[in-house]
Amino acid sequence: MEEREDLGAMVFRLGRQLLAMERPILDRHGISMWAYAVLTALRERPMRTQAALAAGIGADKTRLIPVLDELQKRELIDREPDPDDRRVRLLALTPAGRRLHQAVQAEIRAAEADLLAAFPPGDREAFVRTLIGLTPR
Amino acid sequence: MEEREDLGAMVFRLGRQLLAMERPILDRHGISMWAYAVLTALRERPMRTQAALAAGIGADKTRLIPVLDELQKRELIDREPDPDDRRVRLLALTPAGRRLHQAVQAEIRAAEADLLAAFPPGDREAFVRTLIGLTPR
DNA sequence: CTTATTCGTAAGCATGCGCCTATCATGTGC
DNA sequence: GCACATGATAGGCGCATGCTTACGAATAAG
Repeated sequence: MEEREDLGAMVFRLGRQLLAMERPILDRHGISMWAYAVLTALRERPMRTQAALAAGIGADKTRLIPVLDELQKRELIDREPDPDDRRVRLLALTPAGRRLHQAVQAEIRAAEADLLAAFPPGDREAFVRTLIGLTPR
Repeated sequence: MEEREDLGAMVFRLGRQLLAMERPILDRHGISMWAYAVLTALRERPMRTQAALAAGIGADKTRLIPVLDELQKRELIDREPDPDDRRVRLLALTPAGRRLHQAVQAEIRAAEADLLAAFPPGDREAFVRTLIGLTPR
């Protein structure tokens, strides 16, 4: 077999690289990583409870609140009490939130494509396919 | 194109999974992640300065010191002043350090192989190959 | 010889995060 | 109605980390 590092070491380093790559994009749009994660989760589908959202993006439930406050203040999300169960806050993207997420994600995807451009298409596809398989939701 | 998450999201989740996978192994050997990173770096080659080592594993120079203290106390590394430049401490694995690293790494590699076992060999190889290419040292 | 630089070490500070508890409002089951 | 569970929120605690400063020892440069 090849002489290589542990997967963990490489994955962590790649994570740091991707973070460094994404941060300027997020900064340019004045949005934090957590906020972007929230927009991403809500784009796939609106969520009934904040706890479910927190679990879905692997964040602490209490730490999410200021993020939601900020997103709501900027009118990127709607957060309204559920008429059927007024304990819960229904969360959904506003049109502006959807637009912002779309713009940020497009830039991130372009940067990702740049990163992967050096590899043969077959390897790229196998890489992404395996990554998807390794990270079930 | 497939509907997929951003690479960053998947890579970070995978990193967390790998961390959770490795922690019991490291705990069983009474060693921290940073200490394991140090042993790994020193196994590849001894290092002349602690600053170089810190940079090599992406750690803060000052934060490395207690880790080295601990490793030295357990006689897993040698840390002796360089006779040619007595400012620097020459770092190298002891035989016990080498043995410990080998044992831990073997367990980690086995766990990694388990993780990847579900994927076709071609995908596995392309995944690792691309990962190596994406994380140059 | 004097000054500047490098290396290792120690200490402090701010940040971000996970975790745990408490509180309040609301719903559900008995 | 009453006890219990659930959701959102706030606050505090502890830990790991990154970043900065300071200092002593040793070396390099002028």
